[in-house]
Amino acid sequence: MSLKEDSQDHVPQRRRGAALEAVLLDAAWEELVEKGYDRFTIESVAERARTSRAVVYRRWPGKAELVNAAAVRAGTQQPNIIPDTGSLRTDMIELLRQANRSRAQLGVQMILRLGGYYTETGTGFAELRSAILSGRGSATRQILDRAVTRGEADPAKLTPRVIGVAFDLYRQELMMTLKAVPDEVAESIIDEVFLPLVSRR
Amino acid sequence: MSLKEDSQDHVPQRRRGAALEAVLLDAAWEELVEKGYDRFTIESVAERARTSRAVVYRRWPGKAELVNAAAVRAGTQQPNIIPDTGSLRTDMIELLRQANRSRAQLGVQMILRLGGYYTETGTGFAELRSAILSGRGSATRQILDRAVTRGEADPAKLTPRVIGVAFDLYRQELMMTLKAVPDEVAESIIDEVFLPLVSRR
DNA sequence: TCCTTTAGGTACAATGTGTATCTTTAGAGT
DNA sequence: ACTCTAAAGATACACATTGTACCTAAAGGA
Repeated sequence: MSLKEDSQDHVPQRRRGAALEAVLLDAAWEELVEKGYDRFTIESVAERARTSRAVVYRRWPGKAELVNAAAVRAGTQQPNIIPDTGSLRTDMIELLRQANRSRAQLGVQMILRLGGYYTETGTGFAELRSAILSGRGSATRQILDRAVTRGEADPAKLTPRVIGVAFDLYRQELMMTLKAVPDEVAESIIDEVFLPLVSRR
Repeated sequence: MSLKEDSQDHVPQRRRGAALEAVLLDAAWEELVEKGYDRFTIESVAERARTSRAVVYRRWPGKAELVNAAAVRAGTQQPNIIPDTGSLRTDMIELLRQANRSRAQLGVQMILRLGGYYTETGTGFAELRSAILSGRGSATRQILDRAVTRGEADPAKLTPRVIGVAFDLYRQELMMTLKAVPDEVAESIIDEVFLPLVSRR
């Protein structure tokens, strides 16, 4: 065992393929969170990942695509646990709280810092939203299904618009304030809008 | 009257003060609309206004402030006419349509293209929203007041959250799709969410 | 008519972009 | 163990944009 590894058990000094790509995307996401889309540069991403810009350009054509890839990766990391408290009200409030904790930051990043990106490419948020928040709609669905079984919710009232209204308003609040949505606001969304629209009677 | 103006009634060749500032802000807004915040450059603004960058930098410290100034100017230009059709439903739908026509583009610009700006400065959208959409909330209020008089709306149900719900959802739709909100969507917001929440009975 | 302000022009260093080229290494196949 | 190829990492380049500085020339009030 020499300090200079001249034997055959040499540790790779150079990252490759998927491992390198993951490092790049993580670096990109961190840069995005720290600097925002505007001050986000390919150069600083490469530097953070301790490599050169060429490596980045080999994978993504430019800033926009790299940011998108990083956002998608960051957004599809953590799973989602659907609350089941036995009450529609507390389930929904808990779901919003959860979104607040786990994805508020992400949502803010996505929505705010990517404005430039979407105007460049002409893509809508909806696309990315569905990628990131997939399972969110179905979470509300599952909660509502149980509420219907318990007789709390009226299945006839559950149109797509009504089902989505809680998260639409939550998202709107998030985008407008750029801060985690306070519990009182979440409760007002559920109590004043969501529950009146879905409740039986 | 010679072609070369050598007499004392000489037309100013050089714009100054407020006039020049207006030209600069208009040029900035046009650039913003055409290119988006990312490809928006001080250089192209100066060029469009047929002046030099120095003139721009003399007034605004940088891109963010110029964009903000241009957006505020563009946003505070046109007034708003409150529909009065005799029906709460058609009033509200007409109000959304109006917003669609007159400010959809503006809203999209504001909200999307300024993402970079707000993350830079830490300001929230709410501030700018209230500047631009001031009178919008009161428009809904006025429409609702008349609806209460007609017995269409229940005054007891009119919490701030409920009053704002139509425009919150409208704005959400606008931000998600980056397109003018289709009539069907506006109608679904009014019919499936707004009216059920405010209607008497 | 003078005088102060400021528009407009130009030059600058600094920074980021995207491309190209080169050397070096990882790791699969023989 | 040896070879070969794909890819990493390191420059170097031309180009665009930024923000500053400095100069001149016009505007318009005193």
